[in-house]
Formats: sequence, structure tokens, C-alpha cells
Amino acid sequence: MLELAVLGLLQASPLHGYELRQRLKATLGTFRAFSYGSLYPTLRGMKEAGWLCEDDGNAEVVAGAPPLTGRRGKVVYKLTAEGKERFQELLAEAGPTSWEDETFGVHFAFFGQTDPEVRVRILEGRRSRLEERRESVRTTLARTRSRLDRYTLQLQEHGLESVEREVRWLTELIETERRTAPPAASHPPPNHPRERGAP
Amino acid sequence: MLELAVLGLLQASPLHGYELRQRLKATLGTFRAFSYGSLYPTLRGMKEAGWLCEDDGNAEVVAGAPPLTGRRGKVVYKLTAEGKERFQELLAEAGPTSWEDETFGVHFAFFGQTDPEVRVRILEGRRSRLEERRESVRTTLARTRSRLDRYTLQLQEHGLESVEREVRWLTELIETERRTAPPAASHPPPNHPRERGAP
DNA sequence: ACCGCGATGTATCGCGGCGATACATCGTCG
DNA sequence: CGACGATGTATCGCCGCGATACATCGCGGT
Repeated sequence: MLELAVLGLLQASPLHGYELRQRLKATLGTFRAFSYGSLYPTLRGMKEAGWLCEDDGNAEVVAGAPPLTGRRGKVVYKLTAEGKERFQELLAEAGPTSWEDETFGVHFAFFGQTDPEVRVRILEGRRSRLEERRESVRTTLARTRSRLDRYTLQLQEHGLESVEREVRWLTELIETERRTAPPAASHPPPNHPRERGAP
Repeated sequence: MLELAVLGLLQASPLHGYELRQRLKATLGTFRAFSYGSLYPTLRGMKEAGWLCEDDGNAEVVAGAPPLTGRRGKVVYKLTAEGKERFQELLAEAGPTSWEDETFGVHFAFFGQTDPEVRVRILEGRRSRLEERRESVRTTLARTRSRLDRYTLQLQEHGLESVEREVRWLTELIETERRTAPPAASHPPPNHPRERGAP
């Protein structure tokens, strides 16, 4: 999750933690925050896993004193070959993991590097996920509407409208995708995203 | 958080875990899920804290066999006096804790039992929280728009619109509140004239 | 008469992530 | 020259999620 985001950003250029976090905010916007409390441990984990390593800007020219004379300097991370592979691997993934609430935004943010077919699959998966939720809310709402007070009702309806709005958004995006990249010949592979089983 | 939600629901009527979870879904809608993985531990914690206790529906009539012959039966929880106090205490709270993302929905769901003044405060707090975020997104968006690819941009803008929409919603709610309960002339944030009892 | 299956029901575990916190350095403005 | 805010690295405790396990009940199918 954070792992994917980090891979995505570092794949563009090496960065240190702080900067990475700024980019995270700028890239994901309102969708996720990602505090340092998650970032640094993740970074360490990824380093241990071999996806990334420290980048010293290839051995300082003046051995004595780069801007950071004293103690702990910036730690710049960059992807290893394995890290790049890993990123591609995650990008290609189009299962429930890629369209759940917390994950979808991150995947979407890197759609630019994602295979067009995978894009559509994820968008459709996300949409049906939301449609499920919408139906569920609608039915329970219909069932309990009379028993709800003003505020609870308001909350339900606002939530419902949010979901509906997002579904509309996704539908538009899907249409654009289809228009831009017309389906391959007779069988457009992403036929029925309605699958809740094995990854 | 979950604590508040549980207090609110049990305050209406005693319930067991499973039913509690259903109500949670029905009450909070799309807003929070709350899995059993949080519910049961919370329930235990609250029991230990003395907010709630088990309710045996006052000693079964037929000692031998109620529907549940065998082993573990349903565990019905109800609020203690302290629990009710605690609920009131939490309801009266109108600080950052009550209008952050995760918390606001829960507070809102129990607005029916909340003091009108507190309601407005929370709604306004929530709104300015969102306005902050909106401005932050707007500026970083203006600053980086040119560097963003199609998808990232789309994500930013969708997020921005979501925030704007929620701000509009809140504004409407605040207006309604003011219209319905007009008494207090303007709104002095720190201290309000209507003080009861001793501070 | 039996079985299976989905709803009801209680409970735990690992882990991902958040917010608060601590600390150190840098640039800049009064 | 000293205070302050941005930059920068790092940890800790807590919350809540998703998966999982297990048990019982009521129902419809064969």
C-alpha cells in the first residue's frame, strides 16, 4: 500500500523521507495522508527487502564537508533493480486488493504507468465494489427510513449521494478509457469484474 | 470513537454484539464499518471500565432450557449509570476530537441527543477543518498542475470537488440549525451566556 | 429423514497506519 | 543574536481492519 506509493514515487526520481512525504500529499491529495509514523518504518522494511537502497549521489567530491558537516545527514533513497521489478509487478495486479477503499487511490495515481487493460479492470472493479455498497445502503435505508431521526437520515443520504457521485465519476473514466483505447478485436478481456474469490 | 458509537446505540436499548454491529452499519452507513475485531475488544474494555454490563433479561423463567440449551449463549450488553453519564459527557464535547474525519460521523449520528449549541459548534469546526484542507489542496494543485499527468490531476480534482461538496452540505446544515434554533444572537465561540449550575 | 448452507453469534490475531512526540539543523527576519 | 518556522529523521502506543476459527439455528432440497 504505502509500499506501492513509495515505489511509484522513487521510480520517478530518488528522494529522501521528508520530500517523499510532501510528494505523497501532493500526489494522493485528500485520499490518503501517510504520516512519518508509517513512512519511515516502511522505508526501512523496503530497504531490508531489497527494493531500495541509499543513494549518496555517487561519493561526495569533497570528502571533508558537504553541506551537512555534522551528524546525521539526509538519507536519500533510490530504487534497486528488484524494486523496479516489484513496482511493475504491483502495477500489473488487478484484483480486489487494487480497488478497495484504501488502495484504489494509490493505484489510480500511477495509472499513467499502468497497462490500459489493467486500468479498465481496476476501474470496473472499483465501480462494482461501490455499486454493491450503494445497493446495500439503499436497501437498509428503505427498510429503516421510518425509524431514523433527522440526523441519521441526513447522514445516510449524504453518504449515498457520495457513493453515487463516485460511481458516476468512475463510469465517465471507464468510457474515456474505452474511447481512447478501443477494445481489442472481438473479445474485450475485462468481461465480468464480478469476482470475489481467489487473488 | 467506537466507544461513543456503542454508548449511543446501547443507550437506546440493550443489544448483543452481532446486533450491535448491524446497527452500527445501519446507523453510520458508508461512513465507518467497524468490524468485530474492534467491537468485541472494545466491548470488553468498556465492561472493565464499568460503562456497561451484561443483561440477562432478569433471570430466565424456565431455568432448564431457553432457546440456547448448550454452551455459550448470546451476551446482551446494557449501559450502567456510569455509562450513561459517560455518553452525556462525550456528547457535550465540542473540540477537534469531534470533527476530525473518523470521529465526526459518529458524533453527527447522535446529534438528536446533542445540545443544539454543541451541534453548531461541531458543524462549524468540521467545516473549517475541511476548508483548510480545501485551500491546501487548491494551492498545491495550482503550484503543481502543470507537472501532473492526466490521472493524478483527475484524482486531485475529484478530491477537491468532494471536499467542496461536503463544505456545501455542512453550510446548509448550519443554516438549518440556525433557522431552527435562532435564540443566541451571534455566535461567540469561547463563552456563552447560558450557564447553569456551578462551573 | 437427512444434509448442506447461509444467517446468526462470539472471539482472537497480526499488521498497517495514525497522531503525538522527540530531537537536530537551517535560513531568515526583527 | 536569538526566536521562529521550515526541513529533516525517527519511535511509540493505540486504533481498527480483515481474516480466521468455531458453534448453533432454521430452512429448503432430494
